[in-house]
Amino acid sequence: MGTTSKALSLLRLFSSSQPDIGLTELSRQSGMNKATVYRLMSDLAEHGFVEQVGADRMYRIGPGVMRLAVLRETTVPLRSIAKEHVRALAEEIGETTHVSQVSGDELSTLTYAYSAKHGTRVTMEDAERLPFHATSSGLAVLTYSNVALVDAILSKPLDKRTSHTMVDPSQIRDELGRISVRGYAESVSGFEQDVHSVAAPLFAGGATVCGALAIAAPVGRVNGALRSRMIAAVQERARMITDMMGGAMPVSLDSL
Amino acid sequence: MGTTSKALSLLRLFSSSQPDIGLTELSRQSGMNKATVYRLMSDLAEHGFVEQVGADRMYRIGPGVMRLAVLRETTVPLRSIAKEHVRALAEEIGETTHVSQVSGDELSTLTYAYSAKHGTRVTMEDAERLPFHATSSGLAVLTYSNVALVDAILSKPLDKRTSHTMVDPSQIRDELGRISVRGYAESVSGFEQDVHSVAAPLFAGGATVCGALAIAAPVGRVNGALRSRMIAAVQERARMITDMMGGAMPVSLDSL
DNA sequence: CCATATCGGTTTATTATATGAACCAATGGT
DNA sequence: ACCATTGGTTCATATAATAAACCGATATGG
Repeated sequence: MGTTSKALSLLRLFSSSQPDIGLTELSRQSGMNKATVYRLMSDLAEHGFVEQVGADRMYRIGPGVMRLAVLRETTVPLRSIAKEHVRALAEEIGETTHVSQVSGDELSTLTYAYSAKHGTRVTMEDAERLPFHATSSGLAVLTYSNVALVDAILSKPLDKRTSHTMVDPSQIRDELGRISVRGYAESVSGFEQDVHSVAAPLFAGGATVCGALAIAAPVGRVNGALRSRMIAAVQERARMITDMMGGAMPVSLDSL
Repeated sequence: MGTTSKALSLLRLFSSSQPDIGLTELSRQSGMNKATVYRLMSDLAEHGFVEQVGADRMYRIGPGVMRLAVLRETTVPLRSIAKEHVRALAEEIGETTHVSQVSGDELSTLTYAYSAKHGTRVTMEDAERLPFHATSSGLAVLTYSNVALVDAILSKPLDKRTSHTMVDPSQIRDELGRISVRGYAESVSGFEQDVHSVAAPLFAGGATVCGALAIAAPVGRVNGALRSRMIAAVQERARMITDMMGGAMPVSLDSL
């Protein structure tokens, strides 16, 4: 692995549940030598990708990423567009809604919204990485991804998050086929025990899938009527977002 | 320069006015060998920091930065906090308002807002890099920066943007002293010919300066009354933003 | 329509850079 | 007072980065 890749892979260790990481911990979790990590982090810090804070000199994501993010949003305003739709959809359906985004072989939450309608709701974590095989969003994305990505994902061992999680590659491939004809993905307790979610893919220019829009509700609340509304709404909104992004739906979805 | 730094410095070439850059152009502008740039960009692309798009394989900032940006905002929500204040302030004063952010030795625009009050207004560019010596924001930040940064900035040749731009280091140091006692910075035609701006510093935890809040108006519109309002408002709002960020004003500003 | 220039990408021997074990100094807990 | 752990540093060694030349494809222009 190249030096640059090593440096960038260190950034993957940061997450919402672990926003500050010390030098030794970074070394441990990455498996790299402490001196190596030190130098790489120094390089990253120099460019504002990380910063050190407090007396314990912990590292956290730095201000430099914000400039790039603003720049990204001016050319591909997925987050800003998604934000309003996610909010509107959460209100319309009364359940938690979110948009996730593909980046290489990762899928991560970009924005989400809760509804005040019910006391219980599905809760989200900022910038959470979602497993492709265990979430409706992941399956929706995978369905329209190139075979290289599908193979890469399904060839790795798949984490059995719950008793309902599909972990058999061939079974998942079958499911992708079904999603393709339906136009939406569904997951019942595949990611979290009590979460029922439906998702529809989002497309960028060139009809390449760039993420997914999903609604997630507690399983007990999802009756036939709500489920129908969720499915219809998520597909409708996904199409709207895709349109606003200047994206194109693949021909297979035009007829649905 | 380390390999990682080289890779990251390539990202600096991207800007609002140059969002897509080809391989050869990157090589030219960075001064690095084409093969080197190719490999570095491949590394960056692998991690989603850049992506290639279109038939001409141009590079642009990738989706990977968004995950990091969301993560950054959950720990240091400067942009989201600034957004509302910037909007409110633009409306209150009737002039263009923006918040910029320090990252290492760079200052870049994080968010801005226009006012609909007047037909003419100061316009902004997304994620624009601001020169420290020629903008009120830059001077406000520099005033509260550590000497290492001040020396680094002032030792480089200073671009004379307009006929009014201060480019003499000692003169600028004097100005920093005056800003320190006033509590705000001011720039008349220092950056753009017809722009009059005032700015106040923003602070993060540990009373370290993290950016600036500024109002910018066409010079012709800034009479004594407006100028007073701009100065008072920018200082008041800057204090509010600093408070909401959990930041602390340095003691020298407490009395103002 | 052919010659030329430019593009993104690839190869290779050469060279510079990254690496990691051991080592400090400082801090904190027992 | 001790040991464990932290962030950070050193330097001989080994590995990875580099740059010139090259390739095929795609414009450009006379």
